[in-house]
Amino acid sequence: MRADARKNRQRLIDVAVELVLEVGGEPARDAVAERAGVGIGTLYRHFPDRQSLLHAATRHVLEKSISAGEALIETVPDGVDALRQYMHMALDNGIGAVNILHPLLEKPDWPDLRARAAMLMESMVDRAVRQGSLRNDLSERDIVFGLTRFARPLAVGLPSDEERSLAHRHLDFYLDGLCAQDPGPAQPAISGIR
Amino acid sequence: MRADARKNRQRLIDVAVELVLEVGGEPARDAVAERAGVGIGTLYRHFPDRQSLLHAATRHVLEKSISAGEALIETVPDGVDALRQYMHMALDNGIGAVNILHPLLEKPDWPDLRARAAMLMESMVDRAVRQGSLRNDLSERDIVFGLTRFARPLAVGLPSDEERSLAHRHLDFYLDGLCAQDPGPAQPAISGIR
DNA sequence: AAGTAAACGGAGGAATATCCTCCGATTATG
DNA sequence: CATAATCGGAGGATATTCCTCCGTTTACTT
Repeated sequence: MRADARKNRQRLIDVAVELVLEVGGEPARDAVAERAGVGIGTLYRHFPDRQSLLHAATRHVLEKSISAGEALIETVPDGVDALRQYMHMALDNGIGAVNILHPLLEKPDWPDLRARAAMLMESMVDRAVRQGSLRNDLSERDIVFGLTRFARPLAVGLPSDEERSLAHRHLDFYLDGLCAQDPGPAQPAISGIR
Repeated sequence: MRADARKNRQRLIDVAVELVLEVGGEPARDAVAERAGVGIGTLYRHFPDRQSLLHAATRHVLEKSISAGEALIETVPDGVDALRQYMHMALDNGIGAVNILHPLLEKPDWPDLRARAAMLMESMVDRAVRQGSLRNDLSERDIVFGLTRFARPLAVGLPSDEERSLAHRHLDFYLDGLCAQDPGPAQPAISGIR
C-alpha cells in the first residue's frame, strides 16, 4: 500500500470520528471527504460500501480505548483512579462516536471488541467496589451510560475546546458522585416526579 | 379560536418536543404532522414559517420549567433539594429540546425567558452554596451544562423508558458529586490526559 | 337543525440534500 | 523515467423534505 494511500485512509477515519461527534449521527460522505481534504473518489475507493467507513471509525476508537484501558488496569492500583483515568482517556479518544454509531451499524462485526470492553469495565468496577471506594450498586452498564453523558459535544453554542474542558470537569464531579457512599443531606421522596 | 384548533396546536407542540429529543435536531415537518395525527396542511396553517413551530416548542418547555422552578425556590427551603427537584422536573419536561434547538433558531425571541432561567438557577446555586451543601466553585452555567448531559436521550439502543429512569438515577449520582465537598480519595494529576 | 365560517387533510410538484460512478490528471516508487 | 497505483471532482441518479392548494369536514351560532 502506497504511503499516501495509508495516510489518506487514516485521515478519513479521524475526520469521520470528528464529524460523527459534531453531527451526532452519520455525517454526509461528501462532508467527510471535504474536511479530510481529499476527493470524493478517494473516499469511495477506500470505503466502497455504505458503512465500511463508519465500521472502520468505530473499530479504531474502540481498539485504542480498550487497549489503553487494559494497560491502566495493570498499572494503576487504585480502582477508582483507574476508572477515572479510563473515562477521561476514552472521552478524548472520541468514544462518543461509538455510542452514536452503534445503533446505526447493521452488522457490527466486532463481537470481540464489545466483549473485551464489557469485561474491562466490569473488572474496573469490581475492583473499585471491593476496595470500598465506589458505590456497590453499579454495574458495567452504568459506567457506559455515565460515560456517554459526557462523551459527546451537545451543542450548547460553546466553542469546542471550552466544551471539552467542561466535559472533563463535570465528568470528575460525576465520578465523585459515584464514590459518595452516603450521599450527604437526606434526599426526600419527590412526589410524582420519578 | 375553535376548540379543535387549539387542541391540535398544542398536540403539534408536544410532538415537536418529543421528536426533537428523539432525533437530536430539527425533525422533518411531515414527521411531526404524522405523529401528531394531523394533516400537513394543519401544521402549516398553525406554524407558517420555517421556525415558528420550533420557537413555540422551545417557549413552551422553557415557560413550564421556569415557572415550576420559581415555585420550588419558594417552597423548598433546602437549596440542594430545590436544585435537585428542579433538574429532575426539567428533565421530564423535555428541557433537552431547548438545548438542541437554541443554536438552530436564528432570532431567539425570548430574551426575557433566558434571563429568568439564568436568574432562577443562580439563586438556587447561591443559596445552596451559602447553606454549605454545594461546592462553592459552581455557577449557573455549570448547572446548565450538567443538566444538558442528562436531558437528552443519547441513542444507546435502550427502550426509552429505561433510558429515562437511568437518566434520573445518574442525575442523582451527578448531584451527589456536586455536593461532595471533599472528593474522597486524592485525585492524582493525570499525566498528559487533560 | 340548519347555515356558515373556520379548520382539516393530504396529493403532488418544487427545491434541496445526498449518493456514488467514471475517467482524465497526478504522484509515489522501483 | 516508466508505469501502475492513487487522486480529484464533475455531474447524473436517488432520496428526502418542503409547502401550496383546494375540496371536504367540523365546531359553533342562532
